[in-house]
Amino acid sequence: MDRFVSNFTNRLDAKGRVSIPASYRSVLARDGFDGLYVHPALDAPALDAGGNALLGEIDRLLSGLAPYSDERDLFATALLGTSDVLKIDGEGRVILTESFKAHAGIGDMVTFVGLGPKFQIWHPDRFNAHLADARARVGELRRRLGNRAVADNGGGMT
Amino acid sequence: MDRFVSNFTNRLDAKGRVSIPASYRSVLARDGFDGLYVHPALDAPALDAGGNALLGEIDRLLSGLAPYSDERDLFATALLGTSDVLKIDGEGRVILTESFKAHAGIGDMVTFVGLGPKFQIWHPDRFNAHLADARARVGELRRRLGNRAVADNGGGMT
DNA sequence: CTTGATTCCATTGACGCCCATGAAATCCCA
DNA sequence: TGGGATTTCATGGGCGTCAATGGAATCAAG
Repeated sequence: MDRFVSNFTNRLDAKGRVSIPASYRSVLARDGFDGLYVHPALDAPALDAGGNALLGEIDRLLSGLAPYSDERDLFATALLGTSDVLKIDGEGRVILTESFKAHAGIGDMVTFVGLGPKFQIWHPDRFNAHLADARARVGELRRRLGNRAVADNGGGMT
Repeated sequence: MDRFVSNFTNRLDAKGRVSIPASYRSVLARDGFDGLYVHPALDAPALDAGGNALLGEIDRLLSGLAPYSDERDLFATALLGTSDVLKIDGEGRVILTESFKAHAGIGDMVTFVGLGPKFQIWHPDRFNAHLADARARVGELRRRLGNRAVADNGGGMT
């Protein structure tokens, strides 16, 4: 598997360390990035994290915007300027900075959520709310699209 | 045969393991995916499962959405974030996660239902209810469409 | 010397992997 | 064609390994 999937909830210890899920670590290892690239999510109280694949997406996004344009500087600021590369210790753990924890409202538990080329880090409760919302909106979109574009049958059998 | 058909009801053992029906396993083997890709069904108390064929549908859907767009993160959250790749042991069994079991209301028996490129996993009773409902609706649809668009499966299973 | 951080080691519980059993389907040969 | 032999499957259990977590030890400074 070469992308982040599934979700995991882990505990921060007294020193603020938290284990990156093993399956994510193996994706990162394949990706080849040393450390963990993290930035605040653009429109959610969460963090986006990943490796080279994520950096590649950011590059593609920025290169599609006109140099010196306002949009480009804004995105660059949000995606690059507030990011950080976290060290991963021998046991596969990272320490989130205070500003990251503040942005995501993180206490002593976090939920990792795989989104393909990147994953997000949430406060568990906030993620549950976000997930319920995402499901509702996806369901609504499916209905509006007449059950076709979105994977899967409308309950019909065979 | 290169698709999932028929239905089977198997028991979970004390460790929560359940055998994937042998005929499904051979489909998965041909598909080439290592493990079993699973996510909660979007509009039913059931699980969608499969291999590359299923994953491909999701990829096609997501690749049509711009990286860092709102919809993409939403769909990725609902589809990838709640999915999991279950390991298949030497005997062809998987262990369902707690959240999967909760979503489908699964206890110690499950029903596998082949739907072509994917299959579903149900609580046996819920599946029977779903089946009765599906039959009724198919019958109604046939009547309304004058027996044409809904090409005649007599509702027969197996 | 004290405080904070980083590396190393220990624990525990879950999971992966291996082998065993019984029942049912298939095969095979008289 | 019938019935025994063989294979396939679903299921059960034991055990080693690994992951998540916690704490100790080492290091870096102020």
